[in-house]
Amino acid sequence: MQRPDEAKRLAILDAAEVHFAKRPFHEVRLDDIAAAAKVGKGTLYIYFQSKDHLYVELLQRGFNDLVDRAVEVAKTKDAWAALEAIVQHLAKWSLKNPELFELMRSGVHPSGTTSFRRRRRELGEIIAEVIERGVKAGTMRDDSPKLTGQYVPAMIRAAVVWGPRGGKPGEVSKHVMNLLRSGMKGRKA
Amino acid sequence: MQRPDEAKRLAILDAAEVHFAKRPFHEVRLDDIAAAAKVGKGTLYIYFQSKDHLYVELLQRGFNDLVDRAVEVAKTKDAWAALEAIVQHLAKWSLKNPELFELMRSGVHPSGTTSFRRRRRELGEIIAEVIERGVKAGTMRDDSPKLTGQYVPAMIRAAVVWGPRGGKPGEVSKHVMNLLRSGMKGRKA
Amino acid sequence: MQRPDEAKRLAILDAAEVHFAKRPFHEVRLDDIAAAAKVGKGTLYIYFQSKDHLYVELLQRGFNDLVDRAVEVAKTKDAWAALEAIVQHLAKWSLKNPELFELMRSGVHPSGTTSFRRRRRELGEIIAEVIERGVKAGTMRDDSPKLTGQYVPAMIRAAVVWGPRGGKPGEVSKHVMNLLRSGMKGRKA
Amino acid sequence: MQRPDEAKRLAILDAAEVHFAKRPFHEVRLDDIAAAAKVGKGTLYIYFQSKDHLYVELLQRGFNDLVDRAVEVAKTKDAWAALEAIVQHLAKWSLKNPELFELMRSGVHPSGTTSFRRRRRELGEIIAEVIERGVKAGTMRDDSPKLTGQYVPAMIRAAVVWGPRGGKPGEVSKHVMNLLRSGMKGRKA
DNA sequence: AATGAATGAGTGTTCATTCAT
DNA sequence: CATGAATGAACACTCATTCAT
Repeated sequence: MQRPDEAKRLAILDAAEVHFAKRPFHEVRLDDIAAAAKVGKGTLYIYFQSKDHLYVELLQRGFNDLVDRAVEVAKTKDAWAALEAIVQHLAKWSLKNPELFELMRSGVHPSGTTSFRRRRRELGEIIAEVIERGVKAGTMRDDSPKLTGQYVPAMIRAAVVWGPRGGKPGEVSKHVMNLLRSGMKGRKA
Repeated sequence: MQRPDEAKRLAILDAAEVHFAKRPFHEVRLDDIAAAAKVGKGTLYIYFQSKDHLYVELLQRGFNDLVDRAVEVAKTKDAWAALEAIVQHLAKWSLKNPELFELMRSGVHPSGTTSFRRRRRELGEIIAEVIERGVKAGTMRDDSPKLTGQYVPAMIRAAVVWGPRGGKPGEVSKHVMNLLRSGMKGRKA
Repeated sequence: MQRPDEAKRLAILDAAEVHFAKRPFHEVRLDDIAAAAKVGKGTLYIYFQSKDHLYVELLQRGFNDLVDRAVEVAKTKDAWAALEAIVQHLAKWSLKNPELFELMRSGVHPSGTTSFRRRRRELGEIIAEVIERGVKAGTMRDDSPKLTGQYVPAMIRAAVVWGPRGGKPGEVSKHVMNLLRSGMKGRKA
Repeated sequence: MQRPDEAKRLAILDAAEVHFAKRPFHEVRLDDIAAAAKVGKGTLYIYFQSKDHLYVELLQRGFNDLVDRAVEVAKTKDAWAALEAIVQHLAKWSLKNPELFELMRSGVHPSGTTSFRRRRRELGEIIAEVIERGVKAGTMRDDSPKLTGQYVPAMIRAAVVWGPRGGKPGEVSKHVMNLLRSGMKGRKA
């Protein structure tokens, strides 16, 4: 008698991640995922209720990693240090998981992705709180931290998705931080 | 490109826009679009080669408007003025067309969306050129204008998609411009 | 532009009848029905919501014929004449439609066969009323006409399903009527 | 036929009976039967070759009881007494095992139910022989005992399946016997 | 013997696309 | 040009059967 196998579950998720990142949802066939995971098609249904559920869990798995760590990092005392840590974390993570990051487009997803949207919003709020902390401490200035909180992941994402291939996390985060710190105003402006 | 009945063509595109913005590509049925456009299903194939083509034209229609106008606006002499004009244009447009903006997620699209991706990248490049102009003139400071160029649409998008409901274009663009101008560094920092 | 075609609907029902009578529900493939009806598989779904619905309509089509005619025939004034007419009608009909009659087993059907069960019961009740009429007139004697009403179709059915091949409606109905009239008591009994 | 654990075999058959009586063959899942019998799904295959075999054995189990006893009872000397005994036995048995009786619809069964059909026919023949005996003795009159033999189980079945809930075996058998004895001819007829 | 996780052939159903009218 | 009935390839999902433990 075998037990439902957590490793097999992960194998399926990994296989699914590769396929869902390569093609849009409806072009991904469960046959392919099963083949890639080296399990029977029926096995998918032991571990996941449906194609939609598999997809959603995929998003969640990745995002939970990302957000949980962001929460940790946000605890850093100094607001600027905390913000930089978050940005670095985001940059590093997103360059390491470009496929998953690709999935994290906000777009319209199979129904039931609400929890993913919630966590995405949460990520922005974590950053917003850091900024609010900075504002209170007088080290930051921002009359709409909530919006700024949402910009940061979007900027990182833009850099990864649209920026030059082979960007390095260090460069991206440095650049973002520069912008956030002092903007682009030149001497003559 | 002149078609038998340009008005019917537009009716189809409008109907398609509503549906594609509401649900992911594969959950949108041509039956629904045809019904919404009050044409027969076969008629869709008179005006569009396939579901994919219809989708792509939809993206292009919206994006062409957006980008063409951005190109115009970018001609403004002063770089900061040009940037502000672009930001204002983006904010206004995106709040007016949230559905279409929703479609402009980068995500994985039906094959053949390359031209949309090209135009999205182009938008960033237009902004990058403005910034480069500002840097040359000494009114701006940025060691990676290409990245910044990609941030701007992403920031606007984040504000629209994740920000508070009922945001006003004026507020969004003002906030973005503030950030781009001076960052968030406070007095004590 | 073609109109939904009643003839095609009938062709499908006819094809389905042949297959459902030959094999149990779950061994009948819609592919086979479609092929037999010389239509595409998708066409089945234009005329019927599902395999179950197709099956149920099949039952109903046959049974409605049968019961409606029985109602007519039951109107005959004299109770014995009415009963004989019904028995003859049942015998004739069931020998002519053995396949459909086979379907009319009470057994457990795909959900939604209630209306068929209702009509089957109705058939018994029609006969019961005839008998009650005869009892009132004094030409019949029966202390439980409701039960007898149910026996009659069952007897015919038993004759068709279990009786010798090639039975003739005349023989079957005559035999049933004899039994109903005078039973089997012999001279010496 | 001795099996490793006869009690477990019976538990499976009992569980199967409940399910097969409730829903049509193809809607019954072996998972459900296994769960109801409190055995593992694999265990079913230790005791039965396949779903079909399980189903067939179920029919046979019940029918063997029924027919074997009918054979016994048919030995009663006097034909009318024998017939009455059989009818009583059938009525009693069928009211006690309505679920199994439900299964005994003739309908189209999974292939391999021939042996059940044989026994069903046999039951009719036993009755036919009794009648033939009565005819020879002059106590009965019937020009087609074979048919009548098939009617009897059908009548009982109709009474059970279509008759009023909570019928009593005594009433049903009495009524059937009355009909068989003297028919329904009234004084005035 | 007993189990239940794993399998994959099989099938109902969908829906983009075609085409007769 | 317009239509919507017809099509059938494609695919998610099921479930009887197997087999490692």
